[in-house]
Amino acid sequence: MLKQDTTFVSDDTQVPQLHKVKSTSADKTSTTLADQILVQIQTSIIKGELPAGSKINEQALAEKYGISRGPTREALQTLERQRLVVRAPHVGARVAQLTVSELNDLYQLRSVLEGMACELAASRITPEQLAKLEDLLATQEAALAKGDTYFQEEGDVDFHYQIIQASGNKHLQETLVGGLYHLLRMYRYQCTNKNRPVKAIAEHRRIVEAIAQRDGELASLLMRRHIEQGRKNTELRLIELQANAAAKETLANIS
Amino acid sequence: MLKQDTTFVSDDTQVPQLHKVKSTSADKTSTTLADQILVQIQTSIIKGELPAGSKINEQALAEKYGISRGPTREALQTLERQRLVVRAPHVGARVAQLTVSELNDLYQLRSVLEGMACELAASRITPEQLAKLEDLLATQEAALAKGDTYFQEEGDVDFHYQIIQASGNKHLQETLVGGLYHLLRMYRYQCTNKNRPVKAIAEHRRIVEAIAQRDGELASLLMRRHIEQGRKNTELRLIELQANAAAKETLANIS
DNA sequence: AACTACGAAATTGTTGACAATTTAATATTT
DNA sequence: AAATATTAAATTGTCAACAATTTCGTAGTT
Repeated sequence: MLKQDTTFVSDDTQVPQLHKVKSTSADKTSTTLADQILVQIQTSIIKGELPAGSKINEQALAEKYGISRGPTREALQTLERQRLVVRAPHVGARVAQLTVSELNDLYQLRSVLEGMACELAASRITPEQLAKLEDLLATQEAALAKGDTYFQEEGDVDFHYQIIQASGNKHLQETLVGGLYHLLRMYRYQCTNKNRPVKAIAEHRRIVEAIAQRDGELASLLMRRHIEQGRKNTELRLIELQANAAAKETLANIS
Repeated sequence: MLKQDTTFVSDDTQVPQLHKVKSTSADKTSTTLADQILVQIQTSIIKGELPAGSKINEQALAEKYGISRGPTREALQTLERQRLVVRAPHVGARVAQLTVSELNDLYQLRSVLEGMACELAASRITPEQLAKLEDLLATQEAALAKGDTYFQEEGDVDFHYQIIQASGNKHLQETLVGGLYHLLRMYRYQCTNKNRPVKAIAEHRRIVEAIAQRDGELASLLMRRHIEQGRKNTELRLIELQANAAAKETLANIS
């Protein structure tokens, strides 16, 4: 007798999704409750509706979404893996705290990982993947020319996501997309500044060119530089944000 | 009113533990059931008592440890984060499959990350940390000279662990120790070969020297090379292992 | 007034039962 | 006999109640 399926279909089917892929029509009641509310809590956290550092109450969350604590708990554990939540036994869960030092740690790590992704992508990317990447870039450039700034954020995420996918390294993908990217999105959402896209997209173009020419070393360098730019921007805005919060607090202490 | 503890005690208290730190005496009944059985299942998987690729039954596992399915489920989710287990909704959990391609992906990622750790450690390591590292190395060298091969494996893990910790980057630590290292240990446990330590420890020494001289670039290079050596060894043993398994299977098919 | 000790309330951890889904075994058709 | 449909068993997902632990408020002490 043969074992049924020792080797898996080694396709890209198992790559972790960053945001829900739109299914064709009737949104089939998703596989599991925990997964369903997961994305909802995710966006709540990223948008700051659940403020950074705040306590999360399992009961309250469960009631909010009309389910029991079981699936809620599982969602929280997944959020912990995504670094959006910190949990301690018998104490509970808190939304991740945004600190400057953590931001720097995170971007430093991201820089190295996406540099690696570029290097791999330059040698492994398929013509189809490259075409898709250039399409995305063209779309963004066009949108920018029209002054259409709304979808830039999502487009940027997709850009990095496609390169990571083109790297073909499963563990790298999982680490970045499944682990780091959600927290990154949180930082970027809450520390966004509007005038970056112009330069960012120009940098994207150069990175794609380097990948297309199979120059992994250059692509990696450009990517790391690109991310460093993003870090600086986000850091500035975060410091600003925290200064505001501190001011508000002292004000509250006076009254 | 001031918020009670917005900033956490930013110490190394929250660094994920690789193996249980021996508490002073009476092993206080650990914080939570899920955590307790987690380490047991971990070692079962790493040692191959739960074979790679095999299905895991929640009920059976729960009964084996005399607890209910709730905590068992949580432990499985944690194991998924540690890459030791793969889960699919409504289908269940399987022990991670050891494939050559995954091994290479994993080591490639590890190489980059520990290279980064070395570079950071070279510039940030404290005198105490360095002393501890050199102590460990001396102990290992002494043990090797005596022909005492038993603790080499654990010592190697500790060596890498201490450097990672010296890097001071929280997210890097979490990614390596919390995410990748367990699967790595599984590969190494099941694909171990006994005659590596001699060279490995010599390589360790050179890495420590580079770090002590604050030469991050060299330390990183040496570390990446060191890990590449480890990869080659493990790959060879894995191929051997899988050839054996395949032979055994065809044999079973004949009868 | 600050600090500690105690007790009540709230919150998390755990359990066993039930529902939904998948997997297997059996029967049916080509 | 191989392939497909159908039904039964096994397994996972979800729930609500209970137990264990922490947190918060109160009282008592220095």
